Amino acid sequence: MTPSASGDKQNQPRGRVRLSDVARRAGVGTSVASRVLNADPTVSVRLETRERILEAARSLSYTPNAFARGLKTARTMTLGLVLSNLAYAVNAEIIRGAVRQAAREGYVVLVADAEEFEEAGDAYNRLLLERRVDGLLIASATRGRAIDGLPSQPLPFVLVNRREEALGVSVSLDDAAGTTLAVEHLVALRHNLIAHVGGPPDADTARRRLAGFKHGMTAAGIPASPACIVQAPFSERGGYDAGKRLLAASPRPTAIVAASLASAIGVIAASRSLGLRVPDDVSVVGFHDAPVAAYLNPPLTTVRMPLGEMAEVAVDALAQLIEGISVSNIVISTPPELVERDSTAPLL
Amino acid sequence: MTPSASGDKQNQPRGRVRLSDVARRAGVGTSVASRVLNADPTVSVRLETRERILEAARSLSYTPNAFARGLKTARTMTLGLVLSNLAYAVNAEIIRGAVRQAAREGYVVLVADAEEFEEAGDAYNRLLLERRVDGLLIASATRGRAIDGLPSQPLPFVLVNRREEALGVSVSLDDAAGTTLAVEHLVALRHNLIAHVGGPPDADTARRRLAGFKHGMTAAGIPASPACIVQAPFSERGGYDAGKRLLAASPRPTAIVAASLASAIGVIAASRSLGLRVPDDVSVVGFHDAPVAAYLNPPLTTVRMPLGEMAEVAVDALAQLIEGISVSNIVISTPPELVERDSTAPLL
DNA sequence: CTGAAAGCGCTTACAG
DNA sequence: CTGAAAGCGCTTACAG
Repeated sequence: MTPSASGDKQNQPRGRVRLSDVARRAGVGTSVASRVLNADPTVSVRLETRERILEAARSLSYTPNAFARGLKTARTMTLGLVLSNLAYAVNAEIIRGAVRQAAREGYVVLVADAEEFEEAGDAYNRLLLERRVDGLLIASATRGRAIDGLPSQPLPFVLVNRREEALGVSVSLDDAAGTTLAVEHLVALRHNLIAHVGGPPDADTARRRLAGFKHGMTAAGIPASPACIVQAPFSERGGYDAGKRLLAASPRPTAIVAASLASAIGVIAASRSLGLRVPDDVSVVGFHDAPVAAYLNPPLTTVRMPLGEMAEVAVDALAQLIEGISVSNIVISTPPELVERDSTAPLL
Repeated sequence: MTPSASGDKQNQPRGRVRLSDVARRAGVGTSVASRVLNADPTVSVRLETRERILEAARSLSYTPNAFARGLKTARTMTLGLVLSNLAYAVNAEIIRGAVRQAAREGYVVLVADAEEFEEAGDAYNRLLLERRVDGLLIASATRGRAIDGLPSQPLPFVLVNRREEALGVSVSLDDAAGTTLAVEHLVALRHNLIAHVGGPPDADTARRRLAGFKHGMTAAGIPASPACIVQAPFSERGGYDAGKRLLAASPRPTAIVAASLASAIGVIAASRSLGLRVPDDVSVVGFHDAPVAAYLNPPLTTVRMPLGEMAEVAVDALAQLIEGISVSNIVISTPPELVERDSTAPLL
């Protein structure tokens, strides 16, 4: 029977077994128990004793109290990951990459939605700033109070998919290369009236994608007039509105490079609402890939970026920072990849 | 200058200011400091003293150490939310509902992907079972080791969007009413060859949606032959494969009720690949709604379920459990809503 | 090889 | 009205 009659109804509030319980059961002191349970290499106990301790822990279902341990070690072995919008399929790749690499380094990751992070204010400050995480990975494209206040907090953090040297260490993608690749694809298809549905101007990723677009156009000798560039939120709705605007112009663009997956979906919807067929009347290229892209009508041609790799590298950088090692900004150089599907076709 | 020369380079490892620092700076003992900082109603200090303490905390940017506090109070004021697939847009509504209600009750929520939860095994056990959260909200449709092991853990939890009385307290939707509504919509449109792309048989939500489908069919006097029901994963791919199978049959169904949003997208893609037009040749109804549904080609008719409300109710239930109050299973009775878009049309 | 003891930073009766 | 002190459950030098 466990101490203090732990009851057994429905969902029992909390566990009671402490290190001292397993030590007692195994007939040793708490120090040895702690050491063998943590596989401390400096401890040397008889195999038999070790077995007894392990067995005691097992039979009592002992799990150490993270608070007590964290209080003592001042390390939580958990990393916080703040994302812009948990619902966007594209973020799944970042989450997976981060979790994978974190696990390799012994960390666990906590995911938070940036909006909650900002809105819930107090609650999230409590969570993330009270040393419950050893560091933060910020993958939010938009800024806000809580995030801007980070540099003044004594908490290591790295910006993921952002490049804001002033704010802190950042790990980013070569976004420009991505949109340039999209333009090149379209140019190879003989398009010469190419428009861009960019992201919000305050997102640095959007600025780089725009720059890459312009660069691609210039390189192809096509003028990128301001009229063929519109900035919009990274959402279906944003792409829809921008697409309508662009497609109503004359001359009408024959191809559009969208700055996100969601806005590409919006652009296709806009084309349809205008009675235009994709790719017959307009070719559309999206940015980033996710399973849904292949099942759209038409299946979407996109630029696939090394999102997972970026997340892994960011975890490494953060781990370094936590160890007190200083790290510098990183741009992932793995080249973007064009995933050709049916939303792009040669200009007739 | 802060004690122990806290340095000031790049991202400073960790904060140093403790309660005793603010107490000293304010010229009081730590007990009063703790009490006024926590707005303890039983403390009575001069307004002036209170101000001094608050000011000291502010100027030192004091944030309490969550571990020390958690160790003392045995409460973390955080709830874990385990989801099947963070990338599915539909989950965003659950996350938002949970975060909103949790904030009202003073909790913060930690989101974890069920796959990570299962795979990362050790890491997540560490995270979630070491009393770092006061309770768990499990919104994963599929089971696994970690989740099946939960009932034996001394950690309160509630199942969200599931109904498995044997496992623990669950809060679920009236899924059957949802698919029945979809069938009724189709029947009103004069369809009489209606098929169902169900979810995986091991998901209880899928079983209920299937039951609701059959119920709707029976009520309309239409036989629901086994041939018009296929079970598939809740994914685009799952819907695609199932849709192809169903649409190749003869007689060919004139309408399909999909058990998820992703599988509805797959069904539309399958129709297209077979040269069938939606809704002219086949009507398609999805289950659950998300922004992307409105921008699909064609915009998808779906059944919108009270996901947010379910999450809120689940948070309440969990909070009760944590307080030691026993709670029973809940089925959200708010009726599902049919969101008519263009993927369904009357049978000619 | 093993145990007693200090201390991580809080909160909270308890005593002035 | 305010402070000294115990104790939450660990880990880790340190001493045997």
